[in-house]
Amino acid sequence: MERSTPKLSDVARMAGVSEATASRALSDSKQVRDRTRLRVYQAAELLGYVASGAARALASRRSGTIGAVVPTLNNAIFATSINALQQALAEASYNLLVASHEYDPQAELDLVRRLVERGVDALMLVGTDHAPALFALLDKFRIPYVLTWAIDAQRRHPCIGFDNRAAAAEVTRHLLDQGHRRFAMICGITAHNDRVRERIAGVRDALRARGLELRESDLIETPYSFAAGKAAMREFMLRPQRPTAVICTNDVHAIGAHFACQELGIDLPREVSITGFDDMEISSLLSPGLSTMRVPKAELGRAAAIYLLGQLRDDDTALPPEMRVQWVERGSTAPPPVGKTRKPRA
Amino acid sequence: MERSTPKLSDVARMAGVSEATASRALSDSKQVRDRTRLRVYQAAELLGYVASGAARALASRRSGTIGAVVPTLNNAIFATSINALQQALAEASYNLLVASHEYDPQAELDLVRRLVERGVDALMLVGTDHAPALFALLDKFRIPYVLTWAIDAQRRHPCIGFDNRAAAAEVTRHLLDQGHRRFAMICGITAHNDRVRERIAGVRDALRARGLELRESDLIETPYSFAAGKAAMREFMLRPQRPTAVICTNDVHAIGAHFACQELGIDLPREVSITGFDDMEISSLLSPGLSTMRVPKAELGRAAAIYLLGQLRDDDTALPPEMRVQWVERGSTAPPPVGKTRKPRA
DNA sequence: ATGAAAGCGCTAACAT
DNA sequence: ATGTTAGCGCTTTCAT
Repeated sequence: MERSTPKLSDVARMAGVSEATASRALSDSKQVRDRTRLRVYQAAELLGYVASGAARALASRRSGTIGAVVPTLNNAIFATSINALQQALAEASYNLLVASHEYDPQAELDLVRRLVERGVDALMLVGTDHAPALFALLDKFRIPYVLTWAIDAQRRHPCIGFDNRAAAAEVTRHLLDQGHRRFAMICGITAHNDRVRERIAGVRDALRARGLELRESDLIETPYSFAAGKAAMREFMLRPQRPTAVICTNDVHAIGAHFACQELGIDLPREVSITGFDDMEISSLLSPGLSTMRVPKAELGRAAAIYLLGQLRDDDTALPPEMRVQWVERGSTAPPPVGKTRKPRA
Repeated sequence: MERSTPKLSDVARMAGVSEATASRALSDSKQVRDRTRLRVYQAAELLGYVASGAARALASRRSGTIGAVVPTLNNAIFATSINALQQALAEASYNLLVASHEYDPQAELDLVRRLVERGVDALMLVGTDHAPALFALLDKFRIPYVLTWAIDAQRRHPCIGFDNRAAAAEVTRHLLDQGHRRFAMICGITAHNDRVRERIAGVRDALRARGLELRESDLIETPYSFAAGKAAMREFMLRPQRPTAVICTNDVHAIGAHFACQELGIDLPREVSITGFDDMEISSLLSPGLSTMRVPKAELGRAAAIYLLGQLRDDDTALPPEMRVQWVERGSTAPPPVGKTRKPRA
């Protein structure tokens, strides 16, 4: 029968050293002679010693755990980021505690509270929209954190992301330059989602700069799902006066919209253009391919890991510069049908 | 200035009770008078008290944390399961530690070791293929675990899943019944992936039962990505002797295959039938829709949570019965082109 | 380079 | 129903 699981004192005894030395040896402290360290390693190995994270955390005040709170893991977008984050953390022997709140800010606060309780050493959050109490909590416990997928306009929080507003404006400009004048938009739920709001604002910026505007009726706000994107697109396409370009705040919607066209027999991009945002793997494989703004999803996770790890090691790890997004023009965009819209002026 | 973060003794003092009582009150023990509990709550609230998970874990020998180790979070399939698992755990005030190993068994073992060190109370794994040392470790530490997405043939481990082999056989039978005789298969990497191997075996079972077999050259093994599925399908379709039905072990591949047909101008399902496995949201939206075996992804996560939580409560929660999968016939399957294949006999 | 000893902040017998 | 008292297993001064 297995004796109760070995503890550090067992390892120390077996190696013929004190607990202190055993502890140092196992945590790679420089101040242990190689021969001693080896003896300790062997003893640990032989006993199948596994340290108690709880005891270690209590004594050292570090848990070796980092938390990540995302809106959802239900689509591949955040999942990809989280996957990269976890991989990077694992290399540094850190563990990742994940939580998703399905876009409910109260749930998010609760989750963060629980993560703090669990002793996360640092935290990754998505976006800038968070309860003040959340930041207060992190401050009080001096927990390093980083906001991702966005840039905080007021620069009050460390961020790893990009300018959603500018990026969306750029998308819009590409369409404008192609001659589009009648726009519609399919966007995610804006409540508690700064990314969506910024992307909408960016579209409006670009339109306004050319003397256009987006009426409320030209904007359908709906949860992120392929089906919702498809339904929204149907609605637009069944209107007497169709838009010639439909901007989506997310590839999930755009792909849904793409399917709607297929089903309705609408020629994409001849009759209507569609743009996405984020660039999922599948977007490049549709025919026509989806024109979209590529976001470095995995890179965001990796950069968050590097930054947080840096914060935990010393302090002055600089934030990486604003991330670059990239417009990827594929087949889902083209100039609007002639006769229905004026040619572009410039 | 903020004093150093309050501890239980501060709460106790403020509430005018002993630490023990404060501890009981906060952990909802029945043996505390309501009035006392209230005083403790208020004190805790006032001080902004947040318990130390490490201390609690050390003293109680429970961490309130459950681990999940999945192959990857890069596609929506496991992500959906994990999302459901996390949601269910959160309701029970448990945290989820996730790790992905990208199909590397050594990495998996390392991750599990670290999770054990971190003190996870229970663990969710995917599939039945795991290093013996992994199970030994969980045994030694008496950590409840559950394997998911599969059923262990020897019944040596608790599983929540379904019979991949039988399910794949069923897919194949649907195709056989439609009259198909020339099959090809696109599958995920089989090494360290029992689900894939079982699904292949299921296909072979069904074929053999009708006197057919799958030659090695009719099976392309490739990583799970849309692009890989597409490439594999191209290869099959460019051969002089095309299969009339292509079975994929996963919707990701099948969707890729779908795109290949579109690009090659191959009429789906007239010229060739394609089947998937898992049923992702997007699969129903393609045209034609993808015929696939639906797997209750979120349900798997939820059931795992319920089972593990039950094990921790130590009531003898039974494992749920084998999960049901469901054949969803959509437009990507049809009888093979006439003249190229004999009619089905029965 | 190593050891002795004092906690880290909480829970869980055991009393009362 | 509440208090007293030991730890839980490790890290980390402080000595030597």
